[in-house]
Amino acid sequence: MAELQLRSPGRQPTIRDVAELAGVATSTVSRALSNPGRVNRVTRERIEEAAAQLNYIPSSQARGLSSGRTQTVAVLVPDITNPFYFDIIRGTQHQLKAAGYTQLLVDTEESAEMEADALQKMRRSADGFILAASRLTDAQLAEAAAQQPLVTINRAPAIAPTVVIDTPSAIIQALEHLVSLGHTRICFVGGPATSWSNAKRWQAFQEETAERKLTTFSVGPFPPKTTSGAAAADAAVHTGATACIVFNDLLAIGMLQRLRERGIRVPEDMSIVGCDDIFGADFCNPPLTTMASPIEQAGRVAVSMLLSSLNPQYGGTSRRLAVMPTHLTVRASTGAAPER
Amino acid sequence: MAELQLRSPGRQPTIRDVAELAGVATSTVSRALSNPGRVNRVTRERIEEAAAQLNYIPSSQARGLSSGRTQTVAVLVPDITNPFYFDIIRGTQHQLKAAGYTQLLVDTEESAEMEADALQKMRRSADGFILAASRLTDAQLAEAAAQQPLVTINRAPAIAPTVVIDTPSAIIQALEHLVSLGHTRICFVGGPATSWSNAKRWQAFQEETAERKLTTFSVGPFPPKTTSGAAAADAAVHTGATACIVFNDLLAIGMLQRLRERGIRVPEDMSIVGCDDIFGADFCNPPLTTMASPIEQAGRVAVSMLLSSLNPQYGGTSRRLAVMPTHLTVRASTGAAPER
DNA sequence: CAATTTTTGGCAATCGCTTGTCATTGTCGT
DNA sequence: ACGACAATGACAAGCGATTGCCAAAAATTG
Repeated sequence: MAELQLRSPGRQPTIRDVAELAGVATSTVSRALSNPGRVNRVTRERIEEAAAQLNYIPSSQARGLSSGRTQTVAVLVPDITNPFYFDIIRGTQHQLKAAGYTQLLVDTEESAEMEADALQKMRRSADGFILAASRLTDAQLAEAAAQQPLVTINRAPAIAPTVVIDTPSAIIQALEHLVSLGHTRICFVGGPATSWSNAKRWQAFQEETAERKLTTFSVGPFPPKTTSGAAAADAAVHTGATACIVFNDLLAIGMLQRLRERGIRVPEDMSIVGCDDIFGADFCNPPLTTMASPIEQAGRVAVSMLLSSLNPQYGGTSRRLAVMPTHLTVRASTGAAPER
Repeated sequence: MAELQLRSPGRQPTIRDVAELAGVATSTVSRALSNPGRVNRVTRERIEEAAAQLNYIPSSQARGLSSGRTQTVAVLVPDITNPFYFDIIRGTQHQLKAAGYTQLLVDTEESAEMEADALQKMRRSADGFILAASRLTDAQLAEAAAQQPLVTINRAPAIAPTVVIDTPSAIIQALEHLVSLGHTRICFVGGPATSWSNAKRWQAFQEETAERKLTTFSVGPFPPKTTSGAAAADAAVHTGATACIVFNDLLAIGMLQRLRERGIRVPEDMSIVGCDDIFGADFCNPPLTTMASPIEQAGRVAVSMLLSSLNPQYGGTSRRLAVMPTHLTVRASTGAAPER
């Protein structure tokens, strides 16, 4: 009777139960399950059958403890409710799942501190990190990258492997588009000061306007939310610009709403170009001209880069930089410059 | 020299290092950190200081292995890119984090199979589950609930503890609103057949239209995506209805786009009421009349319910049902019925 | 057919922590 | 001042896997 009690019925089956049922040692079960080549085919099949019969699922805890790998990757995003990140998240999720990894999603709430904190707290529980639009300083990032494998998205490639979405080149396309519509007073509406993308976009904007001998206007920084759109719109209007290139779609959509409230017609009185082509950009009013890119793919690529550095054997010369192309999607929020 | 080599410098500090530095046994460190009352205050402070000095982070793996608890809750949603779930996710994330839990987010891609699968695969690695808009059958759900602690969102309360968003009552408000605008031919545009919410909404719709002696129209089921909106719009128009109550906002927004394409004016020719008040409902064209509710709070409440069943000591009589209120938010997509 | 190499599978240590048990110490009541 | 009791901290046994090492068996070779 005592023996029967030893293994209480509600218990989860362990590798030992499987080994017993299959008549082999636990080490063999372990190998059969995670290192198929190492075990005879018939033995393996017997083990697999036993495992299936017991409905055995290995404990990731125990596995992680002894192997040192958790098969988990943490994905840090500044704002989980910003649609821009949905596609990234979906991309990473897909790719990680396909590789047998678990995704740990963390919302860092646009805070560098929370980001650094999460990086510390989770260094034991994740094999690697993907930082989307990190708000860390270069120094912080370098420190983090030295401690653990990590891939960034939209960040300078010098510090860590990165996937950048080539919005600067799209800025040029956008400017060209606006200039061709007759605009000469074009305003850049800036996003978060700590955002690397924002800096790059602003830089591209400055260079290109200088090139074209246009006066350079800018307002900002603004938090990348629709609710900041009102302030952004008012500031932009005040510059006297007839067109805006906006840090991202969220902000642009907020501006659209405010301009409508104020009776400023888009695009008749003011043209607006957003960035990212997020969910909503196609059905807002008017539909937003914006810079689109394969964001989901950016997430996928980031995962590939991370995994290939995590598992060097699977090779794939681990690149340090991937650039995602971008193109301008023209909708109804841009039009000819108003007559002066 | 050998001793120095034993602890390689790049290693993560363990509880043993802390114990050594503080001059106590590992068990004492463990207790000091996770069971404060069990250890003298000065000892505890010494330990905490040592831990801080070493930058010690306990391994969640090891902790989970020996304690049997993972401090992790898995949140399963049918579609991670559906904005409806953002707020749920954010709510659960907040509440879980506050309680020291980690959230594991899983996208089940609207598939009952993937859902059941995730539930199985993760039963070892999560202490509990939150199923948002589960697509499981009652039987599957009951089985899952028997195996592990779980809370559902928008699901029949009989099977497992649940948080329901009271959209059926909002359906009544919506009908009242439409009737007051003179509509008599009102069509219900259905969502996924396996969705419990959809069934409840449809039921409420039927009962209420019967009550008011209105003809009951319906079309569907449609997948809850904007891309299904075109088919839904065409079908709804074909019924001859002058107003639609749509399963959710995603679908409703898709319909809005299609109606616009076809030159059917909203609300002059057709009124549309959505459901959930998701991101985008306020800035689509025209802004959508919809049924709003505190969705983020629903996520929070679900977590509370789950945690109180996980940690009975923290008490809080664990309710089996929480109902979130809903109200109609009238925007521009509803208007007076057209003259016949 | 003996000698050698390759496969295969078992033993047992180990990962880092929790926790039941127990010995030690200090505090009280009488 | 002595025994009872509470408070504190140490010991050591796991938790469920992985993996280095080794021996037995099988396959290959000369």
